[in-house]
Amino acid sequence: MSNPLPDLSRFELQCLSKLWERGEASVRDVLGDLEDPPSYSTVRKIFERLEEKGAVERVGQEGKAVLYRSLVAARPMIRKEIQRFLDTMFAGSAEPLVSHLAEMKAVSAEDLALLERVLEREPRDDKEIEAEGRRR
Amino acid sequence: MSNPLPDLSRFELQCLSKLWERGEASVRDVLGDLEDPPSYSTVRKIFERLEEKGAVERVGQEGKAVLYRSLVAARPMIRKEIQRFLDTMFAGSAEPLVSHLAEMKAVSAEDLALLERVLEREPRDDKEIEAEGRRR
DNA sequence: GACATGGTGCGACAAATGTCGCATATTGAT
DNA sequence: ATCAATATGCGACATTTGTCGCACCATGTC
Repeated sequence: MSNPLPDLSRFELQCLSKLWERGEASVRDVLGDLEDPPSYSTVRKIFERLEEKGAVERVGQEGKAVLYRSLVAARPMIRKEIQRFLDTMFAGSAEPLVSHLAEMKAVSAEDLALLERVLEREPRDDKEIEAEGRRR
Repeated sequence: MSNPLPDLSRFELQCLSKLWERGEASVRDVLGDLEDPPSYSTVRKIFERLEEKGAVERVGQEGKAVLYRSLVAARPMIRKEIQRFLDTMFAGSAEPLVSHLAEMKAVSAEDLALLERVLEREPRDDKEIEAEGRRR
């Protein structure tokens, strides 16, 4: 592959995720997407660093503003971060996270349904999941 | 209430979570629980800071080593961190996280069952989740 | 009581982070 | 062409983090 997934700070990660959503965007666009927006200069600097780290590249202009595009695939990056979170908070296991998520009511019935569907479709080669005694 | 939940770094969070697991522990105990252990001094310093931030307190000695105990409840802290993660990566929603978790195979059938139990088997009304254009 | 062992208390850093301000350059409009 | 509005390019910080090393002290051992 290409780059071993850059190490980004929380803020850099947040800005990058906005880029993933928009496909490509200017500093101002992202600034606008931020819930608690800092100064323009601050976001500017973040993109500067994101560029240094090879996480984004410039793709043309929109008026006088530069448009950026992410160079890191969302999927792998997100997973890496999830794993890091899991390692930091739960010694690596996801179960505690799922429990909290459920108790936090952050997961809706729909999410659960999605989860089930994905789990069913996936060619789960796991060997201990024979106990299919699950719903449906 | 008491303290508005201290702001901790990833490493501090990791050490604190080890404390939650053990109830109380010495610096060496936690050092031993770390997957990729830094120097003793480093963990020492973390506890020093954790103490400054009011996140832990000393509770007696074990031989010559001080025993620490967490002063922040795991539950609230964990949720706060989950929320922060959600805000950083998914603009606050949990659904994307759940999907990734599922696809990462990080969630087992057991976890799912647990989730269902917690959610009290909400009647799943699947409708817009068909075009899952995914293989298998 | 004298020691060896291992912990604590500090001080020191380098790098990473989050934040700006400002001089200059660029654009679009008149 | 001239101007006003705005981006960009940098430099500058104050903190926070992750990491140690080391002098000094406390404990358990003999």
